[in-house]
Amino acid sequence: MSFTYQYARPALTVDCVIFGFDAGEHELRVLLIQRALPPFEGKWALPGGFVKVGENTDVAARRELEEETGLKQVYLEQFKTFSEPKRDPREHVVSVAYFALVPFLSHPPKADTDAKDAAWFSVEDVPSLAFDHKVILDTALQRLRLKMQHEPVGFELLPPQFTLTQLQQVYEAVLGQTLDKRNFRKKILSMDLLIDTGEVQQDVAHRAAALWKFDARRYEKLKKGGFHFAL
Amino acid sequence: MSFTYQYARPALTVDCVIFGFDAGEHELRVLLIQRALPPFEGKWALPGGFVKVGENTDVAARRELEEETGLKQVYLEQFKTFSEPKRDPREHVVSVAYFALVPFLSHPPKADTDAKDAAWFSVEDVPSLAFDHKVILDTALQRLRLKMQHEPVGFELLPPQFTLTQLQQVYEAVLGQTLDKRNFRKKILSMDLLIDTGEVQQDVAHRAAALWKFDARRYEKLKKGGFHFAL
DNA sequence: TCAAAAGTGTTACAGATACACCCATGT
DNA sequence: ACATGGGTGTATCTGTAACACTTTTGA
Repeated sequence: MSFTYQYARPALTVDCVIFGFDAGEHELRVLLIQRALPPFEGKWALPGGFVKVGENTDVAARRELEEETGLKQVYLEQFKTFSEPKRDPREHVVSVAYFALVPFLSHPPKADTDAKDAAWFSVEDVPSLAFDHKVILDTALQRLRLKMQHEPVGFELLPPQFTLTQLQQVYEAVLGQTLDKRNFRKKILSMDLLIDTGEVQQDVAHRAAALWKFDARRYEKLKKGGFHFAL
Repeated sequence: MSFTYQYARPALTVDCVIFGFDAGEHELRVLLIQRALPPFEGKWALPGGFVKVGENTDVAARRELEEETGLKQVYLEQFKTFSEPKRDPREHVVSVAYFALVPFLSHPPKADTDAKDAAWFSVEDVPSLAFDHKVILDTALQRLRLKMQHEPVGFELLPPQFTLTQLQQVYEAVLGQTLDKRNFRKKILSMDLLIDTGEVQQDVAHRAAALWKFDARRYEKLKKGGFHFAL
């Protein structure tokens, strides 16, 4: 094998900011693991791992994500590469960071082999993190807020079928502001991106809300026609 | 030195998509170099180079940028990392891509040591490019369009003092649509981000237009107050 | 005086905001 | 019957879009 560059190279990793929405607390949460190995043994950190030669970073990120959550089909987006030489005390490690949106309920965290423990934390109240993971998390949050206002990704934090109130609560939690119920529903429904499944909520002690699902095919069609999702 | 990871690692590079605005042709342009070495010897490509251990990618990108343009103080933003194993025929090379906005006139391209030649191409009419650089360029363009609609970066493609018509032409070239003169001026001026320098265009064969400059301090202040630039 | 681009206001329309009550269901 | 959240309409306001002529200057 011929080499392009014979000098020392930085190591390459991926890190995943895994977001979930706690419908009970109306709170955006992030999945963290407690490190089982040095450096930062015992500290909380974002799940991540090394990129193998011959594997692209999307694949690497999805591998890490599946190890933590057991899920394959989740929303995942690369958002920034962090490359400060001192971010890892051992040597120069460059990390490609991703954020994922997962339906919270279906993912009781369980510790992986590399981790002592895994748990969901409110994004408003995260413990001290290993490496530069606090910076990565803050950047991810910023990107998520922007993203949610310009692309219909709110549903990714909910089960496939959801109520309009749940969807509104997702937006309120992520954007950090309350929204007017009637205006929210008007706007969302006027975009024609949601399908009424005909089914309703079960086991609630009041009038059951209608369940909706996101119409991905329709969104793709609208986008091609120049449609722009907003808030 | 202790190593985090003893296995083979991908190589790491940066690539720069350098945008300029040709005021004569009202055209957005990109600076390309013609490769002096294999692979893809003689092909046009984005300027770029390897990231050294101990150097972050912003520094590496700025180094490449300065080699090509001779300029230090330009707008530069990381936008995506490309990591397909086959993107470089020699081995797995991961590239962190940046886009730069430079005032076109002040940068007559001159070939670097690594390049046979360097030249500005209209983004509407680029030659066949080495590696996956066409994909990188297309992604950069998409990001630039988004960016220009949400942040005041249009000026970065112009000299420090510019006319409102020039600014409008930048937006028209980047967004690929014509804009109404009166509405454009009304909107831009109402944001209170431009300062009238009191000077006017020189050496034009008609009424000289006023020269304006961007008020970066004011923009920072407004942003803190929750202001959102749009279009 | 002509050519070329600079500069300027008003009206119409659409989308955003603000706001309060009745309805359905389970206990 | 009551408690809980589900679901709905209208009036106002604000910002966007459409649109054409006069002014300045140099050649």
